[in-house]
Amino acid sequence: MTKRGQGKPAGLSRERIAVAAVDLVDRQGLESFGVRRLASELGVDPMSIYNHIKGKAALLDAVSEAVLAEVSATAAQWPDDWMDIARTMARGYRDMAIRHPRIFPLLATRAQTSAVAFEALERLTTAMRRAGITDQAIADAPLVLFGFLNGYLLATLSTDPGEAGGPATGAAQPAFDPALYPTMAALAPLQAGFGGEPEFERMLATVLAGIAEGAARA
Amino acid sequence: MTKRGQGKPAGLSRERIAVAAVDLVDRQGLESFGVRRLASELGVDPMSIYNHIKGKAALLDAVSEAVLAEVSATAAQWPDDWMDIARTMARGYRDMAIRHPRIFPLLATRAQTSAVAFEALERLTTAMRRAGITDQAIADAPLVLFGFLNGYLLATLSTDPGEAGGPATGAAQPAFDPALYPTMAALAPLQAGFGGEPEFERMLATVLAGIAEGAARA
DNA sequence: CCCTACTACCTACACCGTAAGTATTACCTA
DNA sequence: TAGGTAATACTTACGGTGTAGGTAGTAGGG
Repeated sequence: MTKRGQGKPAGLSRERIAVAAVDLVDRQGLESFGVRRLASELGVDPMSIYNHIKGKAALLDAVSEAVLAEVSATAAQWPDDWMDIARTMARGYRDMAIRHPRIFPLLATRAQTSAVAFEALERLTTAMRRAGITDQAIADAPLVLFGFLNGYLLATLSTDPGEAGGPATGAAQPAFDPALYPTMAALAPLQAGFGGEPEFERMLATVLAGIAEGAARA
Repeated sequence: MTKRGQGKPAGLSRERIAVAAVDLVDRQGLESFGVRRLASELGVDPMSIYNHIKGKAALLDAVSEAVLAEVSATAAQWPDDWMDIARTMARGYRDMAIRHPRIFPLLATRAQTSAVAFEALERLTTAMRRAGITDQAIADAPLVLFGFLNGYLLATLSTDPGEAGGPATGAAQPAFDPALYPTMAALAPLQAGFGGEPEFERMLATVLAGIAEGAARA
C-alpha cells in the first residue's frame, strides 16, 4: 500500500523552491524556518528538496539571492548622476527590506556575491568615475553606502512587530529615563519617526554628503 | 549508583555562564553553539543552565551584553569634543568586533537596550549638544554612526577565516571579472586593504564628515 | 531540629538537518 | 517499439537540538 507516486516529477525546481521559501520566511520568520517546514508547505518529502538545493545554507543563499534580485527588477531605469543612482539604489534596497523584514538579516549578514549585486556596484562606480571622482573615494563608496544601509535597516527593522503596525512606521523605541539619560530623553521627540521615510532620507543624505565630501577632500 | 552530587551548588551563576558562552562562541562559532555544548563545557547538566538563564535567546542576550560591556571597559577616559568621542567609540567598537568576530553578528542583529549602550549614546549626544549642533542632527547621529559601524563591520568580518590569517587583515574578496565588471576590476587594487585599519579610518572620517555637514546644513 | 527555598539533575518529547539507499518515472537510443 | 540510462522523488534512520516537567539533594533561618 505504500510507494504511491514515487519517481514521478512533482514539478520541483530551484526557483519554485526559492519562491516558496521566501514566502514561508516572510510569514513565519527565520527562527522556525527549516527544510521540513518548507517541504510540507510544498506538499513534498523533505529530502526531495535536496535534489535541487544542497543543504540549508544553500537554501538560505537562494532566498537572499531571490529578494536581492527584486531590487534591480523594480528599478525601471537608472539615472546618470552617481548621487541619483545611489539614491535610487538605496530606496529600492530599503523598499525590499520593508517588504521582507524577516529575510533582510540574511542579506546583511551574508556576503553578497551574486551577479545582481556585482552589476549594481559596477553601475555605481562607473557613474562615479564619469564624474571624475578620486579612485580611492570610488572604491570606498560601496562599502560606506551599503554598510550604512545594512546597519541602519537592520536596526530599524529588527524590532519584529509580529503582525501589528503598518510597514516601517516607527517601531517604538524603549523610552529613556530622563533621570539617567537626560539628553537622550530630551531628544526622544525628534526620534519619533524611527524607521520612517523622512528619517531615512535625512540619514541617506548625510551619508551621501560624507561620500561627496570625501571625494572632494582627496 | 546514580544521584551523585545532586543539589550541591556547582558554582553556577549568570555571569559565569555568560563568560563561558562568550569563550565557546569565540572558539566554535555561532552555528554549533547550543545549551548542551555550553553545559558540557561547564561540566554541568544542560538543564542547570535554565536555573540562571531563561532560554537560548536570553543566553545570546547575555553573550552580546557581555562583549558590548567590553567596549566601555577598555576606554580609559573620554575626550570632550564630540568627534573625538565618536572616533574613540568607533575604534573601541571595532576592536571589540575584531576580538569577537563570530559574536558580532549578534550585536548587529539584536536591538541593544543595555545600560552600557544607553550610556554611550548619552555621552555622545550630550557632547554634541555642548557643541551647539541642531537637535535633529544630534538625534540622527547615533543611528547613522552605529548603523554604518554595524553594517561595515558585518561586511568585513563576515568572511569567516576559520583559523587562518591575522586579525582583520583583508579578508580576500571574490575578484571581479574584468570583462563583466571593468570598473570594479580596475578599482580592485584600491580595495586591497579590505577590513584593514586605514580603510576603516577613511570610512569613519567619511561618515563623520557627513554628520558634521548635516549639522551645518540644518 | 525541622522546614523551606533553592540549586542541580534526570527523563522525556517533539523537532531538526541530512547521509544512505530504494523505487519509480521520463527520455534517449537502436 | 523495446531497452537502457539518468534523473527525480521517496523512505528510513541517526545523531543532534531546545526545553517542559518532575525529582533529589543541600543550605540557611526559625
